Amino acid sequence: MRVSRIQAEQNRQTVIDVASRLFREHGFDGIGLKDLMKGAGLTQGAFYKQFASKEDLAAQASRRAMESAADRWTAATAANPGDPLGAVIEFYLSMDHREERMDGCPVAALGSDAARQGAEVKASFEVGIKAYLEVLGSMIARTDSAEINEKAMAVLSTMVGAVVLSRIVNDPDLAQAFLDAAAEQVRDTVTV
Amino acid sequence: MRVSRIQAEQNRQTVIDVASRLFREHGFDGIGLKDLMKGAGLTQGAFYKQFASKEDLAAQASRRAMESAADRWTAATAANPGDPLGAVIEFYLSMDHREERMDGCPVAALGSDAARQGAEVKASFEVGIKAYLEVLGSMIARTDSAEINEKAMAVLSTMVGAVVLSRIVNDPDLAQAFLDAAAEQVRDTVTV
DNA sequence: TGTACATCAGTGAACGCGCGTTCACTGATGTAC
DNA sequence: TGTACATCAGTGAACGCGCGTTCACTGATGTAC
Repeated sequence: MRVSRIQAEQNRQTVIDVASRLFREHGFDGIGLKDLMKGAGLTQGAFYKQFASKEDLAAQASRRAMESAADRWTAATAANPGDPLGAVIEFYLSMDHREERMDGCPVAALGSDAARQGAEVKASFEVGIKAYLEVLGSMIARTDSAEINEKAMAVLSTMVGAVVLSRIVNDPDLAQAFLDAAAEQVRDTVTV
Repeated sequence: MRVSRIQAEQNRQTVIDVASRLFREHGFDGIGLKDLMKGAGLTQGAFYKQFASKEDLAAQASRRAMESAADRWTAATAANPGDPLGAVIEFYLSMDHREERMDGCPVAALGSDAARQGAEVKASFEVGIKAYLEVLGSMIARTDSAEINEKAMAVLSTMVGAVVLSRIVNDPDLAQAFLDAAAEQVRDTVTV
């Protein structure tokens, strides 16, 4: 049956939100449209009234996921102006983050998958990555802006890589060690 | 028809080799048994004479991929004893590596996917990661061994993250910048 | 060494299943008068 | 404001397809004598 335009738009947003979480949990190929729609309280038939294809949803869900992840960084730094980097490290390089793919960083959760997707999905990630870099850049001790950008990129690489590595290994001590080593390195890079 | 034991074992090895490349290219979910077997010159029916399941092959192919990747590190450092780190950086943090998923580092190519796999696949990665860390540890300026381990983990995190990030973004300049920033950071960490 | 037979790697078809996508239909919403 | 009708978001079944896995069969290999 038909539904109000407002309700339809709400449903669309819910699908994107659900997909942004379930893609992170299961990968783009690991979850089907039926389950994505069920997660939004709809049936799969409605999908193509709102999205052109699964890849279209993947691009929009990736954008949404990166937005909420970048917002989390901004919120953490705003709530902790004395030590913004410490606030980011505390949640990003934590075992909690390692174990919560669904609500964590999309780059860590879907990085290898995203590299195999089309240009639109990659563009969604690219926007979010630039947002990350801006937050990081604002924390880095003042030098010339080229060096700030370079340091921000190195720091982001270290953080992403550490979470990916910590999630791959079975040994929880090794997983923790990757996060700790990255935190140490990131602090050095930003403060020096 | 039956085939000699030697031939059968060769075929098994070929399947593992092919899978180690095709999984890196397409992801564990992105390639089917039919195509994997075809790549080894066999039909899919033969698969279950050699492997218990697709996940069993995934674990063995991951081990093989990590072995050949770690061998590449060892070979590069052996061939360049004056600057072993430079040799590793030269191929790992290069645009060539960014563009060659199939023969490149399995952690960068499959990291996010591996985090969703079972303990056996993760164990395969874990062995290879420890091999990476040993190569890196041997390059790091002498301090106490705890610090060497920590630095090796930070360096590996930075290198993996940089390749993942450089593969996600569409902008080739940004991709190159991630690799360059990581190379700079890695050199600083190892030499200081 | 030669012969008879058991073994089993590989073939190719089939299994049930879930995938992404399409479609006829429903009925409340939105619009025109 | 009330009525008649067009619109279209959502339903649920169907489409063709490829997936991982199973299986009866083949025929060269390996083994026993």
